[in-house]
Amino acid sequence: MQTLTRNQQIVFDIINKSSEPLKAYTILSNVQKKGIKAPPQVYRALDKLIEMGKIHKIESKNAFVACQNSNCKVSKAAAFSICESCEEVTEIDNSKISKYLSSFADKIGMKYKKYNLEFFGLCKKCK
Amino acid sequence: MQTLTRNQQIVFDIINKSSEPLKAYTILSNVQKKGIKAPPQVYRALDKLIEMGKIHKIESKNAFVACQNSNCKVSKAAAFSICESCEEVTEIDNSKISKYLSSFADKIGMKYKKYNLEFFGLCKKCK
DNA sequence: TACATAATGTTATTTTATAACAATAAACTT
DNA sequence: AAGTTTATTGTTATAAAATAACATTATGTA
Ligand SMILES: [Zn+2]
Ligand SMILES: [Zn+2]
Ligand SMILES: [Zn+2]
Ligand SMILES: [Zn+2]
Repeated sequence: MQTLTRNQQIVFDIINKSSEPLKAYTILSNVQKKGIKAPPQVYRALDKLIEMGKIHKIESKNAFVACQNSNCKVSKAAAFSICESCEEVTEIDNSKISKYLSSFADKIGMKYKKYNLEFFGLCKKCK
Repeated sequence: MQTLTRNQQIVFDIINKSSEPLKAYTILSNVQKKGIKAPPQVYRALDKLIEMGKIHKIESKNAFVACQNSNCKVSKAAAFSICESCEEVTEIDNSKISKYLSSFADKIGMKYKKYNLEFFGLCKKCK
């Protein structure tokens, strides 16, 4: 369990508290009072947090969420459902999907490292 | 089979000829001789082509590829393998994955519309 | 033709991300 | 502890990706 540096902790905290995916510049404007003043400081922290598996990037939204699973300690795989109505993003417990997809990768001859899966549609509430 | 407008055809042709995913501004610089001069013209064509299912966006790369499957005429689902060594991107024939994932979406109570799946690792050649 | 709709052209701006380099801080080595 | 290396931080400037806003032209259709 790697310990976070100052900036990493600040950035992680704000993502972790948020109920929705946060964009890099939203994060920036929310941490300026804490002394983080420029984009590279945010992006560096984000990069490291992703490496550690503490957060994930939602590629289709250029936004970042805290990992909601205990089992993706290293960011090998992530799967999200994204509601197109309320914009809610939920990380899917991905152990089953992971198994299925890594066996699939085998089949097509690929040496699998990680994947990113984004589901779009309507969530329980909105459908 | 929808017919393409002038700009859509120009943009599609260059993506379709390419052996690798193309970025919007790469496309732009390659079609300026054909009279497409500004980013919005490219992005509009890209948007429509995506709607039609003729191309897909590789979200993790901000790049665009022609659809390699005959069966995703409407861009409901797309799955790609991306080699981290040679950067090769291949669209996976996704009928099986589609079936699996849409049943999974059912299970978590989501009204599924589409998904985007990106596999990272090493391709046959590079592994 | 007259009207509506879709596509295009154009300029400017916004949003997202990184390059490059200087300054500190933390971690090792002797 | 002093010296050396490595990681992290700070800062300025810039690059890359995408869109807003509005004017113009083409296309369909009543
Ligand atoms: Zn996770
Ligand atoms: Zn919803
Ligand atoms: Zn396709
Ligand atoms: Zn390869």
